[in-house]
Amino acid sequence: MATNPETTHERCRARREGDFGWHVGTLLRAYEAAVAEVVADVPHGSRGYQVLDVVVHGDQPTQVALAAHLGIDRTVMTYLIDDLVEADLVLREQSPTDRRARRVVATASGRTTLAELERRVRAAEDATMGVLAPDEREVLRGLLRRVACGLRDIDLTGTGGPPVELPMAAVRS
Amino acid sequence: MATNPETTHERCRARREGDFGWHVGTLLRAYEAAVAEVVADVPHGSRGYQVLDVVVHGDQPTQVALAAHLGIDRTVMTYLIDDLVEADLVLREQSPTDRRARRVVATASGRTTLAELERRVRAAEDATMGVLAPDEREVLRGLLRRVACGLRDIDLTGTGGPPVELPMAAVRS
DNA sequence: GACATATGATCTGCCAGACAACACATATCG
DNA sequence: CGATATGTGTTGTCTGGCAGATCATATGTC
Repeated sequence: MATNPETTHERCRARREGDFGWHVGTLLRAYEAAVAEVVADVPHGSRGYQVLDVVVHGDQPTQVALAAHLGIDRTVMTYLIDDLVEADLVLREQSPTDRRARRVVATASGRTTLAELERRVRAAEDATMGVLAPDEREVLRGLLRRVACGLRDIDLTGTGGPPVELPMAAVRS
Repeated sequence: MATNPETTHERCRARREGDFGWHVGTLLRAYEAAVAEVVADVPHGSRGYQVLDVVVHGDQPTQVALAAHLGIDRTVMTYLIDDLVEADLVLREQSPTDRRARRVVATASGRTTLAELERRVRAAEDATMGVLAPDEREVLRGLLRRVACGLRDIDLTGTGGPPVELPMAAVRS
């Protein structure tokens, strides 16, 4: 039951270079939709999955760091972790070095759950990039990784911190 | 594919292939932030800008088509266009072929405004991709364009779900 | 033509999430 | 010690997504 390629009559013939924002947005929307299907059982869907992923693989020391890293509001992070704790995926521990901070660590259940989800998410990613050849997907992954990492090195704004000016002053007129 | 430490910034040391979602999300967040600064005067910010862009350059016949194309809810599109009309950027016309539909067309002011904004948005895009060499940016633009266009023509939502017209999910993240 | 169904636009109501402001505990620095 | 900054949680507000209803019109079927 393949969709008729002509149903979306706008097609891509008119797609211009100027649609960069639309391209990124469309990719993210499709990615979110595909991943949401896979991680439907995780509290807060893809958000919860991403938090769990960073908790297991990342090294974000605090909840704020976690929130800033993922672009989530820190007040939302509270409820998000609450629900992950309730689902027995993560635990809140006292940070040994800073009694203000909670260290969020994954439970055994969280780790096994994540491992399974990662497999499926990876498959969903490849499906999302289905039009590209495998080696092209790797190129895209690599470029996105470099851009994202570069952005994090320069711009450490999170939602919540004092607004850090992006190096865009030259952009304005 | 081990994490390639060729980008020797410390903060990226832990970046893995599995962070594809984080990479795309980070890119979109940075892009949105940069563009928002540039298009701050347009009603509804980057949303309004994108609508104006499609109205001028695209060929979306109706408001629903516009909304589906941009991943915006159709009920929001009503208010969005209301404000664009009030700002004298676009007009609502009766569609000559379908008296239910409104054709959204750009005013002269909308066209000149968009032309100026496009320049700045393009600059903001390049700033966002600042870590990449110019030719790499073109590669990234091309790959994103192909993925996005491919997703629009054949929507495959990962786990073999039924083909959907355009399942837009929450993007904000 | 009569009828049923589908589509485009709008409005209403509900809810999740972003955001700011505040409170509290604790860390850090002078 | 005092001032300031940071981590977390709580509250309230506001925007936007989303479902559902409504109305006008188009399309397909008999």
